[in-house]
Amino acid sequence: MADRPRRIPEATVARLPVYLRSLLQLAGEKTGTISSERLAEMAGVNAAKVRKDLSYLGSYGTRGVGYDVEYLLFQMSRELGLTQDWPVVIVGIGNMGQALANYPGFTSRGFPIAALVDADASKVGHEVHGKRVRHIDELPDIAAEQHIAIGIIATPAHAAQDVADRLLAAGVTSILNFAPAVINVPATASLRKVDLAVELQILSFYQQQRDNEGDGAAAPAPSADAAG
Amino acid sequence: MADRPRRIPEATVARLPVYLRSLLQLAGEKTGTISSERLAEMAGVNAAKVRKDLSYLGSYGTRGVGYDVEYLLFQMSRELGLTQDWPVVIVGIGNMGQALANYPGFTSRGFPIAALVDADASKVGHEVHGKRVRHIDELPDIAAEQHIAIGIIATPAHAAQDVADRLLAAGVTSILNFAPAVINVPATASLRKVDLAVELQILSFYQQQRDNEGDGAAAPAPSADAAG
DNA sequence: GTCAGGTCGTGCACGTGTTCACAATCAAGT
DNA sequence: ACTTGATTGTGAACACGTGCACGACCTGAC
Ligand SMILES: NC(=O)c1ccc[n+]([C@@H]2O[C@H](COP(=O)([O-])OP(=O)(O)OC[C@H]3O[C@@H](n4cnc5c(N)ncnc54)[C@H](O)[C@@H]3O)[C@@H](O)[C@H]2O)c1
Ligand SMILES: NC(=O)c1ccc[n+]([C@@H]2O[C@H](COP(=O)([O-])OP(=O)(O)OC[C@H]3O[C@@H](n4cnc5c(N)ncnc54)[C@H](O)[C@@H]3O)[C@@H](O)[C@H]2O)c1
Repeated sequence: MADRPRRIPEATVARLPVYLRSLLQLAGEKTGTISSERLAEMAGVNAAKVRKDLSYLGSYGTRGVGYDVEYLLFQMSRELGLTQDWPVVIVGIGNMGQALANYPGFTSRGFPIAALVDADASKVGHEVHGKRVRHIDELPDIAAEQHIAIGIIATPAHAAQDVADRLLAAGVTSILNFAPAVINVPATASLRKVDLAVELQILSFYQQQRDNEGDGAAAPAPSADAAG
Repeated sequence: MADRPRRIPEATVARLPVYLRSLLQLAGEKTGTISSERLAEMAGVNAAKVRKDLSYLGSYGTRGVGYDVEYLLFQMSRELGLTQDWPVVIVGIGNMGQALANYPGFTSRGFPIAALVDADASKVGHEVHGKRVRHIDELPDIAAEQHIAIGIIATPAHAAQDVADRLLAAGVTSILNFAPAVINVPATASLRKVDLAVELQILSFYQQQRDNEGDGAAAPAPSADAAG
């Protein structure tokens, strides 16, 4: 109720979902309270960071005891906007788009796959995971009818910017891009990307460093962070 | 030849593949030289950052002119370890694992899919994209024979840590994890993760902030960075 | 009521990453 | 040779993120 002066750092926002996953697991195990130390271990970060991150949500812990799992779960869900469902549209129903459409994990976490669209006439009309593929030209209607705010781009790279523009024009202001292409969106929209080739290249960089060890100092470990 | 005192920052390493992709495009367009300004635009970053990032590779630019595309391409490929192929093993040939196995983009970028393994006896023996699925118990032999240094985990979350341990035991020291689970690896290995549910939750956080605009100050834009 | 043990919340110092600004340098034209 | 215009490479300031250390506070035992 009382408005604290909160502006959650981006790095913290990126970690909240990881804490959330840990908390869901704890809730399933009927754990009542959890210490920052143990939560840190589950999330793969350090305890001070957990406490600082959680402090941005509010003072929900109890000194000497820890955090109430259920209560923290509720507050975190609320903060992340997970008290409501966020219908998602997948654009580009090829190899990757179909795999995503078939994945039940999105729906179960509050991101139901509301629509599938493609530009290829031979794909339109087909059913994938019980959903009919519709033409991308129908995007404005689909987005409006189903209140879609999030779009996933799974088209070839050369189509990605055009698809992004169409999504934005249809009122979709959160975009997750799978295509290996840089796309531009206005500051009023959010964009995140998943580029597997980039990930592999980062791995190969450090792998090569390790292979060439002995040339001088030891190579540092990258230890997954950026890739969340 | 001359060894400069280089230790490339992690943030820079994560951007090099993006520059590389831009350079490949330019090379295809027969562009001779490129300025940091234009490369920055293509990569979606700021020009000063491009220059600083490239300076870690060496002084490969020419003042008043820019960077020679071919030469920079070569130097960057060498730095990222892309002058050789890096055979990859995919563990968990389900929905996602099959989509990855069918993707030609990995092989074309120097990451040939060398092996597919699964624990499910009913999947072993089947062919996916012309490759026979083998049992995960064979990992040590497979990794050694095919000189595999990179593994992709596409199993359910509960199996991820065990699979990671098996990969490490088989000598695979670079891991890309798709499963929504925190896994631990020794400092002598590299780990990167791709967690789509986390990405969607980050998007929903900022989406909610925008939806609730007017409660106070305007929400900041996340602008894809962490997710690369 | 007091003490002991435990854990949170956070100030502070440190390290990393980003951006600005500008001298250094190059090519080309005259 | 000199000037002009362009662009790099980098020092320095700044912003952001991390981790330590410790006071504040809670619970339970006696
Ligand atoms: N499949 C993978 O494992 C994988 C891995 C890494 C990256 N990617 C990337 O993900 C994207 C999709 O990969 P894929 O394997 O599914 O490709 P795909 O070729 O199998 O599917 C692409 C789909 O996009 C559709 N499409 C093309 N242009 C379109 C447009 N303008 N509007 C709407 N739809 C359009 C096509 O009809 C097709 O159905 C690609 O950019 C690829 O590089 C895929
Ligand atoms: N499919 C998607 O679009 C998607 C999206 C986001 C995240 N993910 C994640 O990626 C992972 C794979 O997803 P999926 O849809 O392919 O799941 P899936 O159930 O279709 O496939 C999992 C495969 O892993 C195999 N497996 C199970 N335990 C194993 C073990 N110990 N060793 C080797 N193989 C084992 C199974 O036999 C199965 O073939 C999951 O963790 C999932 O949460 C998938």
